[in-house]
Amino acid sequence: MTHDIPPEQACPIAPVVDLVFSRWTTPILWALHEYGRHRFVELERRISTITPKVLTQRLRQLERDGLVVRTYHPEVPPRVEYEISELGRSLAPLFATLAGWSGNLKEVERARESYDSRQHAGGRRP
Amino acid sequence: MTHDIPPEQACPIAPVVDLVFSRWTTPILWALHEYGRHRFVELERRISTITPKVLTQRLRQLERDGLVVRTYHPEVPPRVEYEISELGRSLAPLFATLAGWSGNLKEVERARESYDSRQHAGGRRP
DNA sequence: GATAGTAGGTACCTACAGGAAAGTATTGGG
DNA sequence: CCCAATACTTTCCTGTAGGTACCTACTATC
Repeated sequence: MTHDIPPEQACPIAPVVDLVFSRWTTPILWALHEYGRHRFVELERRISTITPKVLTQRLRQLERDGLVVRTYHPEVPPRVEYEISELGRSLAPLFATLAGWSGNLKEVERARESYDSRQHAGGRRP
Repeated sequence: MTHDIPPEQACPIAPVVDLVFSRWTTPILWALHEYGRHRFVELERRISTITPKVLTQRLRQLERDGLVVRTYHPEVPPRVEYEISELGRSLAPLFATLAGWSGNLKEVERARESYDSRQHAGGRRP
């Protein structure tokens, strides 16, 4: 063996995955990255299926991780703006790679159809 | 507006994220990609915290999606081998980008410390 | 004084993912 | 006759993420 593998996770990219790809973070980061600054309700409307509670949770988490920046304007009614940070912007090539790979989704679809037809055709799985 | 956004998800990379970054899939794909063919128990030992039930579930899903290839050898006791498919291997640049971004994790750590100290210091969040 | 509008917070509840543990089929070996 | 080994499968159980619904503070406007 070249060097020992940490017993828990043989996967060094797991921390980044947890950070960037936990539930709802991708749509939020994408929205902020693609369409710039957003107010709370604007995000809520854009990601129409998210609930305000969860949106708050995710935004706090992303702010804590330094991926988004929150700006509070003490007006009446209050106004809060969220934008992507410099660190968050550094995820752009990653997102681009992901978007590029999307082209392979049709191949995934074909694989699924093939697999399903094989299963239904009475091919017993030993 | 240049073109309409699908109301549900303003995030075109969501499908890929669901496919590649659902729970446990990253360690499995990483192991198969880095260390080649594995038998069931070998994967079980390498990803020591996964249970056989879940490992089976994920492997089935990955096989159906065409990302891994399962080979059954009808011996006694039976032998099964899993390896990454060509399609799975096409994820390599994505994983490389992720691994590259890992360098920014210390900056995330700093952001967290800064955030936490600001919160504890009595800075009330309006 | 009722209402609207913003940016959340809280209490409660449920569904589902995932964990634990035992079972299954097969056959060679002691 | 029982065990070992492999690759799961099945049953049962629990924790927690996330959803629903309602509540807060603040002021301007009607």
